[in-house]
Amino acid sequence: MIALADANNFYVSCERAFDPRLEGKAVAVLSNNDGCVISRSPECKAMGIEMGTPHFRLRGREGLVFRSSNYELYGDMSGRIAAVLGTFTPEVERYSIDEAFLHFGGTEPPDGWYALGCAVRERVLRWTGIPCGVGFAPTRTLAKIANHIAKKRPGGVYAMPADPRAVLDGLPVEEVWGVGRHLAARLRRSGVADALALSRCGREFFRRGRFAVTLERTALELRGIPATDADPLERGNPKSVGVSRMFGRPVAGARELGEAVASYAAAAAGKLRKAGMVASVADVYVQECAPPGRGGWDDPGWWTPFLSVTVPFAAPTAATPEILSAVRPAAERLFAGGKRYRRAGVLLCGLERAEAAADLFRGDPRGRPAARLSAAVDALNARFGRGTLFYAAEGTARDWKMKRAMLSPRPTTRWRELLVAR
DNA sequence: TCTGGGGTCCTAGGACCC
DNA sequence: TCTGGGGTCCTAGGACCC
Repeated sequence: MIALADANNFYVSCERAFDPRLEGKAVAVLSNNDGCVISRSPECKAMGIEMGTPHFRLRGREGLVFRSSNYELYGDMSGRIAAVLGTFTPEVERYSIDEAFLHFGGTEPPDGWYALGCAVRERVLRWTGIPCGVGFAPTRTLAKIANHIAKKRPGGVYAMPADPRAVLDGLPVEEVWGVGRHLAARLRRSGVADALALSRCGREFFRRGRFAVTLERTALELRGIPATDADPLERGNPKSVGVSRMFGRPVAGARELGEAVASYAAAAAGKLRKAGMVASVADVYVQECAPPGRGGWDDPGWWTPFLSVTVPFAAPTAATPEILSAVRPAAERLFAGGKRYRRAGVLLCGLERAEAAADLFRGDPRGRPAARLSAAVDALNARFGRGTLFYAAEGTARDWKMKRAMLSPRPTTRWRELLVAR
């Protein structure tokens, strides 16, 4: 049996956990750069504010409180929730920042699945302050559906019946995990409108309609037959790791662009080390601003292409100095004077486990001087706080950084921002 | 009507997830 | 004025191998 525990409007719930004044208010958390709404409290939803609404369109709206996204806080809270879930089963599969699959054996506990779900919900709420919904089913796809139902129930818990057909009957096909807007439209044209109809489709149907095999797996899962694997990130084997950001304002200088690329490369390298992996190639990319007068969301000509350069490393590495020296010339090559840039990013690819990357001539990549330097910087930053030491190539002014005007404190990860009780 | 069969690797594009 | 970031998987097509 699989349970999906999914936090309710997670980012807003994190903000509320440390600022009770937000309770009962319409709260919206904004995307990076304070661009658009990405998490809404129930009160905010009730005001008819849609996911993705640009912030500037809501400015001055009565009774609405905004927060910039505070990923340091959300990431830490996510880890704490996972730890609580781990008290129920050793097999916790973190699927995203706000949800996790819990794997239980086949034997139903004496009090039943529903009671177990209530216990999970209660403990997560009491120990972290975050409310969540819990749905039980034999497959991930069905557990997703069970979780949606759970969130609509007062108790916040739902266990899928052994025969799920009555539940799937009439459930719009786009609400099934893995069926997006496009697939749903194609399925509907083929006469498949709800989850029950999809569950009844066999291999022949998918072949004939030229659907991908992933959809066939989804159909199996709807029938209660497990056909999905754990997420690769969860397995600790990502295929690529990247960092990209929109700038807080247009960037037109080579120095600034270089600094931004360097700091994203350093951040990506840090992720790589944390995963115990090394990369062999980097993709460095930038995106120009739209021409003056263009660029609205509704303007079909707003989009500008990404320009990228791929740089191979001399040897697989996760050491920031080695990655920086490969990536900086790439940023210089991409830069063209007179252009304005809105975004840059670094994607590290060709990943393998660090221990597997040792070779006869160079030995373990983690033994090289640059790698040992990186490890020392990581250790100091872990002890004294992120950003205590950084590379000069990342720049010191960094006024191209994203806007986060309504950022809350980070009480769980910064001593100086610890909550004060009066 | 019909033109061998079986592979690998790479890239680009599309779709999906949160 | 102002619209996020980070991933995965699948498919098709081309180049190449024997």
